[in-house]
Amino acid sequence: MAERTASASMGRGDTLLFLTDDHLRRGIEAMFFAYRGFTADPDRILAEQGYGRAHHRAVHFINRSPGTTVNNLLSILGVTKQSLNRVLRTLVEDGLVEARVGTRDKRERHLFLTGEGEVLERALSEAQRNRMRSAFRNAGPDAVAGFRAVLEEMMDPDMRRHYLDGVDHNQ
Amino acid sequence: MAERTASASMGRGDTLLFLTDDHLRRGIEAMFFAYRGFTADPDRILAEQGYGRAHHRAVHFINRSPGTTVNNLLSILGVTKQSLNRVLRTLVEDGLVEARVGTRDKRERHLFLTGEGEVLERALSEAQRNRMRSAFRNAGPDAVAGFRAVLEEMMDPDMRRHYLDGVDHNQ
DNA sequence: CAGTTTATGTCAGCCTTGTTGACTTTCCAA
DNA sequence: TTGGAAAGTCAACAAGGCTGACATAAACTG
Repeated sequence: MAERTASASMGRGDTLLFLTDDHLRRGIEAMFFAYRGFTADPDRILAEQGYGRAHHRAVHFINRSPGTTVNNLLSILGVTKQSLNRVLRTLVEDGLVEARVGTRDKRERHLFLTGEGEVLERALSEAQRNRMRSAFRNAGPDAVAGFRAVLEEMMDPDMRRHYLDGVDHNQ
Repeated sequence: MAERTASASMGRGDTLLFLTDDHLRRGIEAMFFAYRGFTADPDRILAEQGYGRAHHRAVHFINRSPGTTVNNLLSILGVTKQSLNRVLRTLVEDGLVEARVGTRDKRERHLFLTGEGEVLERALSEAQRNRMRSAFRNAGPDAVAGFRAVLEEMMDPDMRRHYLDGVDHNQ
């Protein structure tokens, strides 16, 4: 109520109008509904093959950083090694992921997608990119910049570091 | 590579630079990492009380639309009635939610938060709003508009309808 | 009024994916 | 050479999805 009055009066609090509880609730629901859409297409592909979201996440980050170690993947995904191990075991058994013993440190396993793994990764990421591309195109470049700015601010500092690690510094 | 060349050359394809696969992958990871942050604070509160995210979702939408029916909640949450029922049953047993038999249609149950339910809702939504507020404030109003535009475009049409239903038309 | 549809609840069983705890093997590094 | 880190494994458990079958009451329909 107070916020709406401020809105009508166009007082100096006006610049903070986007911080009212109502706007925040809208943002919360936007996250909830959008995340459902975000995962819907990959979920369908995964279900066909008897996999779940946990497999998708592993495959995604192994593809992004080929040769990453189990420990690194653990810190990115934020699950226990037992949880991740169960997923990795099925992926290795099914021939989608290869776990090579480290040369420098033989305790470490370096993870790579096999050809078959890359096929699944492409199917999953293409489905997800198609939706993201359509959303980006319809919203426009300025909206996309805002989208990324807000999401980045919403991350926990540790996760934000992992996110920024993924930046392509090669340009 | 081709995109980066285009970027440097500032050619006419420049306006679509935000649609490259690399930008889309960044958007995908932003969603993943941000959603983790988005749920982290409520998850801690819920764990303390022996509840999970499913309870949070039910409590949130009952609070948003007091008197909503089970069927309506089902279509918003997109789960089976068995899943939702398990959650609602515990919430009713614990005295956080009241299910009143409908007056017009006695088959329906209209759901309301009790005083105790409102206490939990406020704790959860305050934690989530605090993070959202901080993210919004740091990113600024234009970024917030873009954030919402992209998320809205990412929703499935059905979910988008539910999202828009939540708009406050009372201003 | 009889029959059908709708809204809800419930039981049983299954799966994925998260958890904790305990234990072993390997092997690097001080 | 010994301590500790990295990785893997086994067991047990819980939340929260799912399907299928069935029950009940109420509303609707012909």
